[in-house]
Formats: sequence, structure tokens, C-alpha cells
Amino acid sequence: MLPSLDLIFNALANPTRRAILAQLIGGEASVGGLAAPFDLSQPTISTHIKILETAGLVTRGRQANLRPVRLHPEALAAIDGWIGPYRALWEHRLEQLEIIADELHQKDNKNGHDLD
Amino acid sequence: MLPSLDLIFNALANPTRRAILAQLIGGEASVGGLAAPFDLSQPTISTHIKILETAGLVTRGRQANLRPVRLHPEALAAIDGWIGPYRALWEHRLEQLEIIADELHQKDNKNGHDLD
DNA sequence: TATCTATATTAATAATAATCAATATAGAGA
DNA sequence: TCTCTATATTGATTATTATTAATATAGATA
Repeated sequence: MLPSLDLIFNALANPTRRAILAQLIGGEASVGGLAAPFDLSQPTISTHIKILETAGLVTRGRQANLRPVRLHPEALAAIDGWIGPYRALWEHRLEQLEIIADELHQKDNKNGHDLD
Repeated sequence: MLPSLDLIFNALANPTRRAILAQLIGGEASVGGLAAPFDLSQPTISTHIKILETAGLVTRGRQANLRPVRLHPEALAAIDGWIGPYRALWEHRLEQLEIIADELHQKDNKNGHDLD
């Protein structure tokens, strides 16, 4: 069963967690490496990583002492799917705006104000 | 200043709020109309709507007694922008998968197993 | 003006989340 | 085996959130 949108959106609602994901764009990283840029304790970062893992946004491996964390960007496809109908709406509105802008421009031209 | 990703993702992390947005795809609605499908009190729905409004996801008007709520889907473009680099990653991975699948298929053909 | 309807606000409660310090675990190396 | 390093877990605290009942407001109508 895939992680729910509840879990995914909730995971993304925190700036520390989004910053962790951003770090992972550059490739997998250790918990300590991920924690370094933050002024937060190691257990706090571990908790954030667990929330990201539960949401399916990252996975964890094992290499000796380390538990390397890596991005699982496919999980974000769930958002992409959810957002679809809304994107259709806002893109439609943008098209309407363009049409109106074009009409205004046409009028402008008729009035001889076609400089620019 | 645009609402932050914190506010937007947080607003979307709640299933009641996502259901309210879904209702609004069909057009603007009153608070009472939005509340009807839920087994929740009217003040609870008002609170949810305020959170959506603060995130820029809906706007409110006035018509006599009513405060019609309407969708502001453009706010979701912020997510679309944020998700961009991650989408690039997962689409790239999908391409790799296709390439591998194609290669396997090629091999299959060479072995004479080209029925499918 | 009195009252009805729609919605917002307040106050209170219970559940959840972020955080830390302290401690536990697990693997590597001396 | 002892110890060091990396990470996880526990317990406690504080802040935030979801929720309700009760009440307030604001517009419409009798």
C-alpha cells in the first residue's frame, strides 16, 4: 500500500524536512551529514528522517556504521497526480488571460498605439 | 508576499481540507454547503476554511448572508515549482527503466522469444 | 424592532508534533 | 574485550492542532 497524501503532505509541511530532501538531490547522505547544516540535535534529525521515510520520500540502507539516506522522488508522483485537476483549472485561467491580453493588444493596434 | 510552502503543504496535509478543495472544483460554495458532507461542526469547517484561505488556496466573497468560498488554484503553482527538480529526477529514472526494458526486449528477440 | 439564517469568535480540551538530554545499540578498530 | 563513532530510542517539555459547545455578529425578513 502506498503512503497516503496525508503522510506525504505532512512530511513536506516542515522546512527542515524539505531542506533534507533538497540535500539529497545531490545524492545519498549519512544522517550526520544531513544533520550538519542545521542547528538541531541528532535525535531531532533522526525523527525528521523517519517521518520522510514513513511518507515514502526517502529510503535507508546500511554501510558499516552508517545508515545512508537516499531520495525516493517517485513518491512525489502522488502529489503530481493529485494536483492534476487543479493544474487544469489554473492553466485554463492563464489561457483566458492570454486571450484577453491579445484582444486588448488588437484594440491597441487599431487605435494606432502599436509602439513597443 | 506569497503564502509560504509551509502554509500550503500544511493546509493540504489534512483530508478534510483536501475534500473541501475538491468540492470547490465544481465552483464556489457557501460555508454551510461545504460543511454538509462532513460529520463535523460548523466552527470546525470555518477553521479549516480559514487555514485554506491563509495558505492562499481559497478566497472569500460576500453575498448577503453568505461568504461564498472559491478556489484559487494558482496557489498550487508554488508546489509545481518546488517539485520541479524532483520530477526531473524521477522522470530520468523512468527513462532509464525504459531503456533497460528495451534492451531486455532486444535480447529476447535475438533469442527468438519475440512473442508477446 | 424582533427574529431567523449564515458564519465567525471564544474558551476549553484532547491529541499530535518538535525538540532536547540522556541513554541504548551496533559496527569498526585497537 | 574495550572503546570510538554513527545512529536510534526513551522520557519529558512545550507548542500546535483539531475539535466542540456556547456565544457573538451581520444581513434578511416578518
